[in-house]
Amino acid sequence: MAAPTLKDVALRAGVSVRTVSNVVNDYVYVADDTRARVQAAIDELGYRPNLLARNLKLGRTKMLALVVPELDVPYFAELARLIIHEARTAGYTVLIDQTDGDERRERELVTEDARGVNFDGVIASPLSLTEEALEGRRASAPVVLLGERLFAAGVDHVAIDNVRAAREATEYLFSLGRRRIAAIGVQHESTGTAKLRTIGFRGAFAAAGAVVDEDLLVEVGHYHREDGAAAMARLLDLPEPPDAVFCFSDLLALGAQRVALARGLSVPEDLAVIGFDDIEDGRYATPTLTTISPDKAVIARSAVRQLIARIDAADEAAEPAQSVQIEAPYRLVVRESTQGRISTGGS
Amino acid sequence: MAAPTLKDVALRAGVSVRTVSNVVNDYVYVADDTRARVQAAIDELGYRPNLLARNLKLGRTKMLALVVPELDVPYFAELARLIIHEARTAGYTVLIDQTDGDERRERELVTEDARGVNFDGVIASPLSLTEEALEGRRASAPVVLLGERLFAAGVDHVAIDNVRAAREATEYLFSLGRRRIAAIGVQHESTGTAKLRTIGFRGAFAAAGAVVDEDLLVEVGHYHREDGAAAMARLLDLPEPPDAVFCFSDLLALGAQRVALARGLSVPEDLAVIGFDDIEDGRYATPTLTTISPDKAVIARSAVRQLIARIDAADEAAEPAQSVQIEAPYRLVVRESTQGRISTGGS
DNA sequence: GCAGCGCTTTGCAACGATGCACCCTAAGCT
DNA sequence: AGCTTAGGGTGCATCGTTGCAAAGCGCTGC
Repeated sequence: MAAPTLKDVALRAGVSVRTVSNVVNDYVYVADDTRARVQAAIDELGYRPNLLARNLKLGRTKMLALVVPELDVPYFAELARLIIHEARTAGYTVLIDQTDGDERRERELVTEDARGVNFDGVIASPLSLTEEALEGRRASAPVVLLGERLFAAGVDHVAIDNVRAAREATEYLFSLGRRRIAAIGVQHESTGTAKLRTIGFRGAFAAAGAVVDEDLLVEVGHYHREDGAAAMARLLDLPEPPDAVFCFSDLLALGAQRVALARGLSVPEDLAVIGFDDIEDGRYATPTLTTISPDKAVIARSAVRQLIARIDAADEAAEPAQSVQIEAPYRLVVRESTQGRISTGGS
Repeated sequence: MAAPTLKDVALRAGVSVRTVSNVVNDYVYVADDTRARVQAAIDELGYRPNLLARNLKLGRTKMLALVVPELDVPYFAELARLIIHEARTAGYTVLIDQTDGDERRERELVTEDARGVNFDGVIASPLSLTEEALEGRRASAPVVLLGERLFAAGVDHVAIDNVRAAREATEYLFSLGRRRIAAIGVQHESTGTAKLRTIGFRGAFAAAGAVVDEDLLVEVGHYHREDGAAAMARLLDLPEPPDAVFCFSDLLALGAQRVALARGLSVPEDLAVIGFDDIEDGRYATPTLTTISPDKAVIARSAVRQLIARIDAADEAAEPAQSVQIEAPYRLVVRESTQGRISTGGS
């Protein structure tokens, strides 16, 4: 009933525990017939090494933690999938933890839990993590953060250039001849993504010699569809509603677009909509969603590789080394929500 | 540098290792001043119990594995989120594993890996797991499967009544006056969900005294948007295209709907569309998507509770007990894709 | 005949925590 | 005084695995 151990296999094969271990670990100096005998015993008993014990002994788990706010936000789900893949090819398993944006949980996971559960490293996409929290971090497993921050705090980051991307998105709307351009997704409390994108948004106005109408900057609590919908409703109730809107996430954009369409507006004729993230939903929405598309594959790959590099470096006990800021590419993907329908053709 | 252990704390507090352990585990008979002294040492050193060691000793990990095909399929992401929550309130951590629908990985995870990584239990939503694989399962951690199966194999299941739900969806389309009703999502190889929904679909035809036009049953490889899009394209190329389509997942429906709209059809006037799963996307799509809405919260809760019940029962070494089939509720949610727009009002 | 080498196998300690049994002290009882 | 009892603390073995060091064996070379 209980799972068989090395001892059980050893007994059955008539060898020592250590020899079974050697077989399991492909140690070179094992006689062929011994190996065969042991292997047979392993197969018969259905032996599988107990990773708990192995990890305890080895001091590493080959497990990475991925800390995200919400799994059912498609951007995180898509990213999670890529990260899991990337980690798997490197021989690591990924444990996902949801924080629901709770600062305490984020902090715990990044600063402490790693030692408890014994992850070899942590990849986190924090919503509200503060600088102090990171600095108070006890030396534990290496951490890579996803998403640019205004501060650096000596932690590795992987992100796109949010300021530039937001600016490009806004400039693109200007280039379409739009003038009353709104932004949905501002967060005054934020030190992260929201702030950077707001800076980029304002930068485009400055470059165009235009003045930002503060009424057109809508703050949201979250980046979900419903927040985008509520924000859009407010914008459309203004005396002078916008003719274009830059949403700081695709979910916001989808919610906003839904409300605009439900009110009988045409997108993009009456209102151009641009999102951020390039989630799959946007490619199948009607109209399809123009968006800033961060290269998620590169983000996932960079994050995993950088983390593993840190893990390996820790073994060699080299000097702490500088923190690394990795910039991932992105591109503007133009679709129907700004450009109108091109063809009515097939699939 | 290295994480502090019980020994380090004991040394610092001037007590035995055992006493520190007692403090950590809230053992009653510890003098207040001793407890305070130990606690101080714990705080100063930043000690956290090593779960690996603890679990090795205790023989359980308080970890559940959740095995899903793809995390970026919203249905699974939404379900995962609920399951994680449910498990957390019960004191369990969930490790998610993606199989990409690979039968081998599914089998490994459900039948073997559990012992390796030492999960206390496994919740799996298998795509291609076969009956034999389950029967060959070595006694290991308890398993709860999500999704009804044609076979039972003595494993606990949680699912809605797929046959009845599919039948209701189809009958609803009949009730709208539609007659050329297509189905997207058939899978001839399948022994699972696809087959059950096909049965329900056919059942509605039988009840209506109608004959199924086999050309209107479209088989798909996966349940993604792109498969729905491709299937729809084929249907629309038929000499007599359908006037309604029942898609076996919301993603299929969204893909199908997209193609219909792109070809200039009106939904629902020219084509009524109904999906399955009630993912959030459908509530914000244009038109919003009518769908069968399984009660995901109940599914998550039932699965976690049933699994934990098994885990606890295993301790008491009672008799194996019968396998349990839990039926979760569902309902038909009517939205614009079958009913047309009701209001063009605000949010 | 023996040192020395390469291959094969092994026993013991250790990773960090908890279960168990035991010891010690002081108080409460007969 | 001698006993029990409750409270408070400890040492040792153990979970399943691997690192380390060494032992046994047969062979070669001198």
